[in-house]
Amino acid sequence: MAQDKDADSQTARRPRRVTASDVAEAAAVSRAAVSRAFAKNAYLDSAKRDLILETARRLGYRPNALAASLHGTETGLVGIVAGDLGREYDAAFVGALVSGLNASGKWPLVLSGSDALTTQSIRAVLGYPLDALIVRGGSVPTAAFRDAAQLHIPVIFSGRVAEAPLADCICCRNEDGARLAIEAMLDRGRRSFGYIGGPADWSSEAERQTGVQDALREAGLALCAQQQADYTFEGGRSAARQILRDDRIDALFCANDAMALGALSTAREMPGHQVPETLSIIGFDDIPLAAWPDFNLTTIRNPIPETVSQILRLVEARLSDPTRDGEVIMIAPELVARGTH
Amino acid sequence: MAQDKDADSQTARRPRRVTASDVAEAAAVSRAAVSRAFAKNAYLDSAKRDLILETARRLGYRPNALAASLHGTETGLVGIVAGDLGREYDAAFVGALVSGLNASGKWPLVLSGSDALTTQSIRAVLGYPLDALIVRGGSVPTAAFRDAAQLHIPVIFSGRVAEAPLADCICCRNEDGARLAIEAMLDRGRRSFGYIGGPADWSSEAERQTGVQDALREAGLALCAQQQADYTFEGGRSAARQILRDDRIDALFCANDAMALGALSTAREMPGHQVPETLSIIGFDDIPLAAWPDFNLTTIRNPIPETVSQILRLVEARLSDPTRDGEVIMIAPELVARGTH
DNA sequence: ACCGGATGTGAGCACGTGTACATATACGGA
DNA sequence: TCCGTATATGTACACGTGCTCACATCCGGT
Repeated sequence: MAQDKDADSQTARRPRRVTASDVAEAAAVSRAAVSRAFAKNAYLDSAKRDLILETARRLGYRPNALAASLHGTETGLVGIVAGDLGREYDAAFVGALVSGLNASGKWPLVLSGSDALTTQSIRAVLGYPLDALIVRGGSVPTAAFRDAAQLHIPVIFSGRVAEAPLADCICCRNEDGARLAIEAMLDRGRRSFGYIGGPADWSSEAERQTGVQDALREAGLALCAQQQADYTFEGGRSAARQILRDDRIDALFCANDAMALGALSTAREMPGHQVPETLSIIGFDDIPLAAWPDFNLTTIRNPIPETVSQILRLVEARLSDPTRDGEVIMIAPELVARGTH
Repeated sequence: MAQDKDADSQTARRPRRVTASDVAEAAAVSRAAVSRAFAKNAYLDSAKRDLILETARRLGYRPNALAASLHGTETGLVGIVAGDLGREYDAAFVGALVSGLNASGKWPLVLSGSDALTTQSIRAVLGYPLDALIVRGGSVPTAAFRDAAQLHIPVIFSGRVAEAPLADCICCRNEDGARLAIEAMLDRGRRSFGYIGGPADWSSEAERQTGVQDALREAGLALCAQQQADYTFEGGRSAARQILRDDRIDALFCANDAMALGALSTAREMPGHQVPETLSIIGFDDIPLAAWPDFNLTTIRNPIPETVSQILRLVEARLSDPTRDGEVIMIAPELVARGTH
């Protein structure tokens, strides 16, 4: 009866996980033998190993990966700062990245939400000894990742070039991509260009805008209209409503596909414009939606499979040699010519 | 020179993370004092605490969350079996869930990819002492989660009712939802119904189909045509191409929005059908895309915010009382009347 | 002067695991 | 018989942290 007090007063604690000691006791072997039964290259009588594995199965024992990683070995945990999974490109990107990590035995701790929440989450999650921290694009200030360096957690930026010597970076050549889009429109004889950009605090925004302006300047032109939106469909829709009020506009480049689809949606409602007869619209990223026949959007591909496999390579490289300098990998964008230009 | 061998032969090990002992030594205090400096309710001279916190900041020390959780306290790690983030509904759902977990200080280990990969990943990730495992819908066999019970890791199924007494389940009333759709179409005077379902191994599929057939039977009708697709836009497109070959079809219900959008896309290409004049199309889920003016899809809302907040509640409840019986929570779907019915 | 409580402090254990170390046995060859 | 090597096994330590326990100090009130 004395024990009842302990059992009840604690509002019913969660039952303890079965440990190697429990298995050792149940199988009447030493705890070290249990450990060896699960190790690859350890001397252990095969009959004893079978007994231990069977006992472990019966009790439901699994070596605790956390305790095992205390010795300084890799934890298998990787952080991903995922941006906003409500955005189509981010969702597709993170999906591919998560699958890739899973396939190579890494377990991603995903952070998502507002920048403020994410910044706070990053601080908290750095309390775990992560093998790496992968940052997807975005607007979270680079300063938020400074702590990671002190903790010897390698940081891999994707869609942003920052702190080059300290961290690895992998990024699409945004300038080239924007230039491809402008040139494709110039080839169609377009002369009056509009541009819908993303939020100014996004690292890619400045580069895409530079690409636009350089390409136009070289053609002896300049932007006729420009709007800043929020990378969403709805944002693209209202921005385009402003720009397309001017019927002379015959080319509209958008800094991502979601906004381009919004612009396309708006253009279809405006009798003064016909896509692609009198108006070209080109987006950026090549999200799956862009290929839907209802949109058939011409866009600049920001290739996910290639980027993800480079990230996986960088994670491995960093883990096998932590002293190497940060690498900067630039990915070449590519024009995907469809029906809107 | 003797030390050089160690340093070089190991192909440059990753530098050790700064520990409480390191801080203690640097600040000339005991290790216990460092621990106390980071604890809430501990007696510690405030000047000494300041010194320790400052030293910790300088050295880049953060308490190791893994080591701290060894004592059997909660780890803060939660598994999410995410399905396929390429699917719009899953992406939106997981995004909301991840944000919610982050906001309450939980860190989701996300698993995604093919069913085979996910099944394998689940086994591996159960090596970590997770606080909970959240399973989003899908086709991963329930058997894959049996180990979790043995490990005392609570499982929360969303979009599937399974092992009711052992695990918590939260699911939309799929039958009711399908019924709402059929009734809305009947109200429009539709009489010839087609149905595009999802893969048979999805738990929700049978329920939605049952709802369809019951509602039709009560109206003295039966399905005129039926196709099984894969929950994707493209799958919906080709399935609709089969069904709509018959011009008499005047109502098409699809088991999710992606397929409904595909069907809508097909219908627009077929001169024999006009949506909504001669053909109603209704989807299921209410993904953000459905509200885009280009589609304006009538659908059945499978509410994400409500579902996610219930999941968060269940996680907390389970953690504070691990002995409670599994709960089954049914969410009421709702007709979102837009322009396609 | 004395005492009880509040505050401050360090030693040391426990958490669960992998493995270095020491020791023991078996075996084959000289 | 002896020795070197491969196999087998238990003891004990290390990993980094939180917390208990025992002890020291201080302060206000009787």
